[in-house]
Amino acid sequence: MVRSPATVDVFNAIADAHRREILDVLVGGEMPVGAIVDELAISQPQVSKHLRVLSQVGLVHCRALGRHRLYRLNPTCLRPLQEWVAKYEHMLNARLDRLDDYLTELQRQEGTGSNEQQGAP
Amino acid sequence: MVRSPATVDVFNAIADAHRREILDVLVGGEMPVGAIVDELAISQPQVSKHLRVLSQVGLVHCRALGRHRLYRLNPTCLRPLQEWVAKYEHMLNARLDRLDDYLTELQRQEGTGSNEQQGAP
DNA sequence: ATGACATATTCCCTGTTGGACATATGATGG
DNA sequence: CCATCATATGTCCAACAGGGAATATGTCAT
Repeated sequence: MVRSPATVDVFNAIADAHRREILDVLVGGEMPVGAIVDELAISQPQVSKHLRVLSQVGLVHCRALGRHRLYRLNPTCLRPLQEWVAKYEHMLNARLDRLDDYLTELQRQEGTGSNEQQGAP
Repeated sequence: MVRSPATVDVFNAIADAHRREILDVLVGGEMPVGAIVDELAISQPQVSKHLRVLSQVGLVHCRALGRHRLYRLNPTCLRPLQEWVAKYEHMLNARLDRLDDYLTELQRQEGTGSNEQQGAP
């Protein structure tokens, strides 16, 4: 209910792998839809829809050129994301408690992740 | 079909605002579920569910202490996200193609008169 | 053992999502 | 004006997410 329409929020926009791929392709520079379709082998309607979402969020800009639509990145809109991640970066870069790291690896060995929370030590 | 269950991928995990809030709260340090519930005013079952997702993705670790479960951040798992954003950071910080930037500003029709980004071709 | 507390899990429901497919829009060239 | 290219949009569908409420699990205190 409270869930935002996702086409309005950068975090949701980049939650989709295809959308991320499209953005990654667009790093190469402005290009028409066809080029993206060709690079990614996603159906053209899908690419258009994803571009629409990205556009609504503001992550890409569109420019008409003849019958082509040239899309290009507008990385500015990644700022909120960047800032959010930045809050954690200092924890990322600083070495954590070695024990913590060790426990992390231990827990990872469970693999299936069916139940991360184990009983009391 | 190809769509991953979303509870498996960091990008999806942080797509949810509530999940982000929980992480943000956990920046304050290890704490039990009740504290999170209290801070965020999300229902306890919901918090537990979100914690489960975060746990599966690896973003949080859990430790049992008596009848409490102490959760704490594991920012390491934000690396993929950080790296992905990093690809765009240089575009964010560096001046873009002066023309692109110029056009962007034009399209935005911003009248703030900020001068800082000059193309200077 | 019993009851109180802290947390996890289950069931149900509704809204949204992304994909496939077909079709509409819009521009271009003859 | 018509055919064609490039892209957008609409419809239908299966899957899933997240919320609420009730309930199960597990732990402590007495």
